[in-house]
Amino acid sequence: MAHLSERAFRALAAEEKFLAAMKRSHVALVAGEFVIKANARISALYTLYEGWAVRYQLLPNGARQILDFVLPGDLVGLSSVFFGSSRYSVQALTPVTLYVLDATLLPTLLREEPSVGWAFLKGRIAEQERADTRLALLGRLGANERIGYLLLELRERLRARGLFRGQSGALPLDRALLADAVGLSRVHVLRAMRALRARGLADLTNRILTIPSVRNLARFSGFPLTRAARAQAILWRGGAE
Amino acid sequence: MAHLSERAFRALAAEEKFLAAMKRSHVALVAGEFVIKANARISALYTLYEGWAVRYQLLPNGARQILDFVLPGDLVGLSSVFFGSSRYSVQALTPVTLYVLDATLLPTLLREEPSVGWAFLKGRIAEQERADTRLALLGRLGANERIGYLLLELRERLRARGLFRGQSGALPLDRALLADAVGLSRVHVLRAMRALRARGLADLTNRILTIPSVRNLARFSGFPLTRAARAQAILWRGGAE
DNA sequence: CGTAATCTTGACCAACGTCAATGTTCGTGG
DNA sequence: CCACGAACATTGACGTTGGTCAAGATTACG
Repeated sequence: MAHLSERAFRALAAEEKFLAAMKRSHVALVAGEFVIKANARISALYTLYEGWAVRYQLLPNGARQILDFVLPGDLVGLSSVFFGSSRYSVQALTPVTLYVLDATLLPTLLREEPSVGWAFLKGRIAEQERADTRLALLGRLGANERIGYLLLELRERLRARGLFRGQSGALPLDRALLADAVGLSRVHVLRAMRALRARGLADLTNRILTIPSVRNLARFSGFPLTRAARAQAILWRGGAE
Repeated sequence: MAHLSERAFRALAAEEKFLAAMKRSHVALVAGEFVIKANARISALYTLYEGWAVRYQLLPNGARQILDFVLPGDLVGLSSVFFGSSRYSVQALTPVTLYVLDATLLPTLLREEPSVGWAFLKGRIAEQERADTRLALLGRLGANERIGYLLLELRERLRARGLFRGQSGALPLDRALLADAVGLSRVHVLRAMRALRARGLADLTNRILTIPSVRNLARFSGFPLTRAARAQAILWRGGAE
């Protein structure tokens, strides 16, 4: 069976059609505000236009697990559209701008523009690949590798969006966030980052990430980069501004 | 914004339409055979009709991470359809029967039957919720809780398919599989199961799982059951046999 | 009925977590 | 521009969880 390229649809146009049909307005939030609250009975759909957000869950024991970092171009809230509420919260990490979409139009749009459904599905699959990788990371790799890979993946996702060039770039993340993302304690994140710095693999000081050699860090982390990390963000800056 | 029920489409019929349009043939595999090999340049789409399979990744360091257990009704191989190959392998755990689907028909089907796209998307979202939960489990919960929740989730998924009734049921899983699923060593899985048995929460002996009280185990595991675990499998036994 | 997996247990060890003390950064108001 | 306090970062000492190793018991299978 042949690989189905997206030429099967005129997919290049999918994002614009999507945004043109569904975009309702803008919202701006300051750092710390919620985009989505876990278990709230509202269904809302957004595209992150600018800034950083985190998607996370609070466990009954008080711990927090970061499920993903939300970057410009990412779609937020699909699960609340399908299920009426969301298992996770999404919170702004920096000042953030969002496109507010009208989810009630989704069924109509899918009917009239199958290419949008295709693009959505592909986006979900890519995200699942990243989830698979994170799972393997937490299940089977040590602290240094976890941090190393996380930094690598973030770098790639930022690069794909033109938000990271060369060896260094800004990451608005503190230790607690990194710890809750990779399943370590804050203190141990420190130790891991010290180890990476000592080996010249990665350095994160004053919110500036430096990775001298992607190749070296990738080899060390014991993981090939997922194509999903590299995949172009859909729906980003597809709308007129 | 209101919760969009699937009545927006006549979604009940989606599975039948899907299978009727795409089903090509059957395959039967014995335990241990591959359904999908990681990184093979083939794109294949299946529905598991009968038996158990695992979806997993082998890491460069030799470790294995189980990404998911594949149960009857689950769709396998979508990512190879979109990307031409798969990051993971899928291997039969028991003798298995699969429906072989013709993925090249997917674009057409999505165009002509938008309800199928909707159902697909919803299925992906549900699976992502389960992935989120597993991530939180590995990142933030201890050994006993991980095993406890895994058993609970399997029980629920089996029940939704009519493959588990009452307090006990068969699980064709060995220690190594459980260990690689929850990120523990084989030996420590033992210790966790002993702890669960000692508390009367769960027992897995001779491939028979017994959970006296779902409520107690759920409380202990520190996790509410995901609705996704309970969600009815789509595409199962929707085709004439 | 015998051989090879797999399961189970105990002893020991390494990785990671916790706690507490000290340094550093950053935002705020004077 | 400086002083202050509140987060946040960093370090070391120590505790706990889970990993490793090795041996014996049990089960599966030819």
